[in-house]
Amino acid sequence: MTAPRDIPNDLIESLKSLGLTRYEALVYIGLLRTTGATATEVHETSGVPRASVYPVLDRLVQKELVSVSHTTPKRFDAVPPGQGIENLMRRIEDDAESARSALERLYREKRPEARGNQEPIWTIYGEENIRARLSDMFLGAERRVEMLVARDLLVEHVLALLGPVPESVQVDIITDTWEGEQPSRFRIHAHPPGAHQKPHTSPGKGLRYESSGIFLADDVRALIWMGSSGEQPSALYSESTGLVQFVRRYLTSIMEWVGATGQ
Amino acid sequence: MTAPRDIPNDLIESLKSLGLTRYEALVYIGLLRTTGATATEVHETSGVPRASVYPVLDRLVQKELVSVSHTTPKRFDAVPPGQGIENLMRRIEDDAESARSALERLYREKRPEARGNQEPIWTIYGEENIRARLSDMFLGAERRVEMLVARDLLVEHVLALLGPVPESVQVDIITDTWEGEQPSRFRIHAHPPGAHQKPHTSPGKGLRYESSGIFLADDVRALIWMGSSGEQPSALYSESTGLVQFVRRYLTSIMEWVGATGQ
DNA sequence: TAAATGTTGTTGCTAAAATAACAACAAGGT
DNA sequence: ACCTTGTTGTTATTTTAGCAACAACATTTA
Repeated sequence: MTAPRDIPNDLIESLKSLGLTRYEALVYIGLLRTTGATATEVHETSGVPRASVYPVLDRLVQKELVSVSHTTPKRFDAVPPGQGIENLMRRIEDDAESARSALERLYREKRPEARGNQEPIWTIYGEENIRARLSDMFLGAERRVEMLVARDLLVEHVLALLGPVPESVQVDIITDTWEGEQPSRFRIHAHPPGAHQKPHTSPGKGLRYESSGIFLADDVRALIWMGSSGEQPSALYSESTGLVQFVRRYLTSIMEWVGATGQ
Repeated sequence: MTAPRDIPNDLIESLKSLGLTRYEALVYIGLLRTTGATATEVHETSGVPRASVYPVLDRLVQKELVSVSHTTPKRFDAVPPGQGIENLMRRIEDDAESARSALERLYREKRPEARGNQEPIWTIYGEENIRARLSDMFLGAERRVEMLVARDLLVEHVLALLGPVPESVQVDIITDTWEGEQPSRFRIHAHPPGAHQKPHTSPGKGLRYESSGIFLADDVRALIWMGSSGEQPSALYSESTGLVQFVRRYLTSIMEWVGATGQ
């Protein structure tokens, strides 16, 4: 490679993920620093071989990132970055939309496929995905939702998901501290911090105190949120009787401990 | 390739432009039609070689498109399409944003670089880019804006850009027909259809009657909008005295023809 | 219980496709 | 005669795809 000399590599990677090749990225960047450059000048400022510059410029014009003059020799000019990125994103969003609708179609054809006995335990990665599953759990609950959850996690992510839960569902929340009024909607039990954290782990280590939680819906679906220090969070989700019963017992003993009027 | 048998190719291309490889797309699609498939089942439904399925699944998990069970053998499940696409788009938008800000920084460093004499003639592709340039023209005008423009182009694209033009700038518009009230803001001259279209071209051919226009600001900047039949529109823009004077003369004679109280 | 068989997950190597890099040259302009 | 632009064809390099072989288990069969 001739000239990513002063160009940060992750900028090029970002542009690649917007659908450009390395050459296209280099040429566009080079073009942004000049005005009305000839192909040869583009070659010089971008470090891309002169012969390669022509097809690359053609593609960039096609992608609405550069404009061409009608002079001879041709002169090239970059569309301003804001506009250019927007042009790229428009294409990508179109693709995303058409992919999404095609995939939804396929997805609906999936037979519900009752996977009888032995329910597996799923690992879910990424905050978004965990929240989506948690929201499903809450919405699907018919009688009762129970949770043991660190306060920051509760206020940052969980409370917002509890809005749509119907009145008929009893919601018990155990958390470490609670300041302010008791929301009439749920039953919140404060709980001395540290007591319920990491039954198996020593407190001082890498696992963060915050961002973990245990959720149970109707005694049939359980989710364990594990916010592994700074990294992408992950969660276990299961409808298997094994894990559900474990969680059931765990919650029950905590409930007794904090003196909640349990089930 | 073993099995893009019933999978539309442009779906795969769309997914590729969202950052997936062909294999990743095939596996994700295959996974959408099953529930809790083992790696071997994934291999069967996707047509991807069994040995390749493992690294591909790893990457998909990393990209938050699939979740894994903790059973042995591992079972895989697709994140629903809507959620999945959203997860992909989030990454891309992050890249877009960081690229945009990095590029803006570079862009600002560009020396204005007075390219003295001989102004070139630019070709601009894409509706968005043309509109942006046109808007610049209007906003930069200090005394007068004149245009000869097909009615559909006028109402679809141009009128909206004229809003911010200050009162002190005189705006003359020549178009083919005009129904309804005369906007007090501009001077609109109706003009028998066909008479001003394509001076060099016979009317019956491929060039569409609609979607062309000529714009002149302050006698120094000219833009010619060419809406080539159904395709991506393009435009010429210039500040060169040559093109500007051509446009000036052209507009003047049309003005006289329609009996406008010209300059 | 031991042998045969099967499946899962891994590793390493080869093939094909997409990108990148270069050499050479025709056409024009000076 | 010389230089620059724009084009073409050919050869690396990198990324992606495809395959074969195998260790680790688990299941069946004798």
